[in-house]
Amino acid sequence: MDIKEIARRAGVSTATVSRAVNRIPTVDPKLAKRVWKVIDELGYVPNTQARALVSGRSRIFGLIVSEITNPFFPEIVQVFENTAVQYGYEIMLSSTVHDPKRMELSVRRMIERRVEGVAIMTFGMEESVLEHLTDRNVPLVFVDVGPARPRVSNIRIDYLRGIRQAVQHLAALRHKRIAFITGPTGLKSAMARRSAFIQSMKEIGLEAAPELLAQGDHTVEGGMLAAEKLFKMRLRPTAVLCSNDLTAIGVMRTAFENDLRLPSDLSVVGFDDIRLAQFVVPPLTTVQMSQSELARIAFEALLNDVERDTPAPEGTEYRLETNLVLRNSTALAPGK
Amino acid sequence: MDIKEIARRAGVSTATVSRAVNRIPTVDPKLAKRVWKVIDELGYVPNTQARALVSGRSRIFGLIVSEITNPFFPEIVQVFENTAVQYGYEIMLSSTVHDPKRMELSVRRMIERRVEGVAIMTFGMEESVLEHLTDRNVPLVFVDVGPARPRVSNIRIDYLRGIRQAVQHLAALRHKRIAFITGPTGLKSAMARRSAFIQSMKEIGLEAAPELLAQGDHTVEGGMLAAEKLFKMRLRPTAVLCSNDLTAIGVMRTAFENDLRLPSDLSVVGFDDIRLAQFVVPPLTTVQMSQSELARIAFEALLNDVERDTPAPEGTEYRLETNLVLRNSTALAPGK
DNA sequence: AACGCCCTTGTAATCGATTGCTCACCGTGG
DNA sequence: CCACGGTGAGCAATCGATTACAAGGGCGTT
Repeated sequence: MDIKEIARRAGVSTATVSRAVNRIPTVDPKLAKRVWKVIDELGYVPNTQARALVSGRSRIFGLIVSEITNPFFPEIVQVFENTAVQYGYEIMLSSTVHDPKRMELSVRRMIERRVEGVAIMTFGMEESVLEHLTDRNVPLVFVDVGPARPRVSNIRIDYLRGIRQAVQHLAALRHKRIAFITGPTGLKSAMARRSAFIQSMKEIGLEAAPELLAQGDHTVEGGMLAAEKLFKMRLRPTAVLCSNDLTAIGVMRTAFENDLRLPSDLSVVGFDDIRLAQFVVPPLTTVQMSQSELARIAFEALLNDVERDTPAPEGTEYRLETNLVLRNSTALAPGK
Repeated sequence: MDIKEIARRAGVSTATVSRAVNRIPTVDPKLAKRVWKVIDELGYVPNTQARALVSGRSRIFGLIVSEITNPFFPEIVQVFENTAVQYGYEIMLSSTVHDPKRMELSVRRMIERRVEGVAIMTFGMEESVLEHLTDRNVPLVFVDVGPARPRVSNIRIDYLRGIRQAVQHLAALRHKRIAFITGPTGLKSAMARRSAFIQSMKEIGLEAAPELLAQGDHTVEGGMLAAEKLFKMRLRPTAVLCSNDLTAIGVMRTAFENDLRLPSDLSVVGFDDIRLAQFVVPPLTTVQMSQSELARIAFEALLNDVERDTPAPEGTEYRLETNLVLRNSTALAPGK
C-alpha cells in the first residue's frame, strides 16, 4: 500500500497526500481530513527509504561502542536512543568488541545506510578507520580523541576533578599507600585516568610509586588479577583506586577471597558509577561520569552539526565533569 | 556519487555496474575488473535505501527488549547483532521500558523502516500492539507468549528443568524452608518460574507456603525489599530462590546489611545466569538460561520465516533448556 | 466585464539502485 | 552463405516518496 493508493481512494493527487501527511499548512483542511481518514482506514505508513532517497536524509545516527555487554554502555544506548526518537531519528548500534576489523565493517555498514552522523564511544581505540566517514563529511562526535576538523565534535572529560576528589578523600581517611589499577594501555581514556591519579597524588605530597600502579584491563577478571598482585606485596596498599567500576568489582571479589573485609581492611574506589555500583556489597564509592549526560551531549553534538551548514573549522568542544560519589567501600585506614 | 558516475567513468551502463557489484557471473571479467577499479578509486558504496526500495527488502530486523539497562539483555543484543551482520542484516533496537506507549511507537518506527522481522524479548508484556505487524505479515518471534499463527515463532523455555534442579539442590543441602521471590505479576515468564518452583517443591514433598512466596519485580531494589520481609519472619527461610539474578543480588545485599553470612547463614539461588553472576560476592549459584542461545535461535527463527514462502500455519516452535550452575552462594542449611 | 494576482492542487521529474526485455554480435550448422 | 541460437550489454521501467513548476479557480480592482 503506497501513497498512490491513498491518493486514488481519497480522490486527490499523490502530491496532496504527501502534503497532508507532512502537515503542510497550504492544503485545504477539507482535503486533508479526507486524506487522513483514508490513511487511518487503510493503516498506511509512509516508506522511510523512499523518503530518505528523495530527501537525501536517512535520519539515522550511528552509535559505535566498544562492548555493549560492558555495563557502562547500555545506559548510554538507552539515553541516546530515547533522544534520537524524540527528534525523529533512528540509531544504528554497533559494538566493535575492540576489533579494528569489526570497527571497519561497522563504518562500512553505516555508510551503506547513509547515516547522518556517528557517535564514537570507544574512548580512544582504532579511530583511524573513520576517515571514510570524514571523507564523506559525516558529522562525528568523539570522547576526547577526535581530530580538530570541521564536523568533528569532542566531548572533553574532566577526569582530574573526580580523581582528585577520590585521592583527597582517601588521604583524608589517612590512607598513604594508595594503589591504582589502570585500564588497557592502548586506551586513551585509561591513560588519562592514570595521569590524573599520579598528578593528584603528587599534589598532596604522596608518592605514586611504580609498584602501586597495577595493570588492569577494565574487566572484572583484570581487576582480580591486579588485586592478587597488590595483595601479595610485603607492604599491602590500604586503598585501591580503580580505572573503572568493573575493575573495582574484581578487587572486591579478590579481597573477599583473601578474607579482607571491606572497607575496614581495604578501601576501594571505582570509576564511572555504573548503576550496579550502588548494588554491590558494600556499595561502591566511585567517581561518577554520567552516562546519560554523555549520551545526551553526544546526540546534541551530532544534531547541531547536521543542522549547521557552515561548520566550525576546528570542530566543536563540549565538557563533562566527573565527581566523587561516596558510598560504603571506603573507611579510615586500618590501625588509624 | 552514484552508480551512474561509476558507469560513466568505466564506460559501461549502470546495469553492468549493478551486475558487477552484485557479482552476477554473466558479466565479462574484463568489464567487471574495470568497474571494480573505478569503484575502488572513487570509494563508491551502494545506497542501501535505493536498493531496499526496488528490491522491497530492507534487510533490517527489529529487536524489542524490555530494558537494555537490565544486564540480561546486552548479551542478547550483542549476539543478535553479530548474527545479523553475518547474514547481511541490520538490526533496529528498541527498549520499551515496560511502557505500552513506547512499545507502540517502536512498532510504528519499525514499520516505517519496513523491517523484515521482529524479535520480541519482553517476556510477555504488551504484545497486543503487535497486530500492526502481523497484519502486515511481518515474521515475529516471541519467547513463550506468541499466538499460534503463520509467521509467528515461539521459543519455548523449559523453566521447570532448571528450577527443579535448583530446588533439589537446596533440598539435598537439607534446606526445608525455601523461599521464592517472584517477578512482576504481569510478566508471563515470571509466573512460569513461580509455578515451576511450586511444582518442584511439591514433587519432593516440601510445602511452598504462601508466606514463603515473596513478591519481587526483577530489580535489585525489589529483591532487597522482598528479602527484608522474609528476614523479619519468626522462622526465617534458610534458602531463597529468586526469579532472576538481579533479585538475587538484592537479597545478597540485604543479607549483608543484616549481618547474615552467605552461604553459611543463608543460601541464595538466582535465575538467568547473567555474566555478572559469577562476579558477585560470593559467586552466585543460578539457573542458566543462555542469552546467546536465545538470541541465536531468535535470529534463525526470523531468517527461516523470511526465506520460507509458505509458512507453517501454526507458526514454528523452538526450545531452550535451563540448567542449574553451581557456584558458592549455596551451602548446607545452618545447623545441619 | 476583463485583467491580474494569489492560493491551492496536480503533473511529472527526481532520488539511486535493480532487472525484464531488446538488441547486437558471434559462432555454428545446414 | 544464410539462418539461428546463445551470450552479454544496454535501455528504460520500476520501487515510493518529495517537490519544482504549471495550471486552474476565485476574487479584487479598474
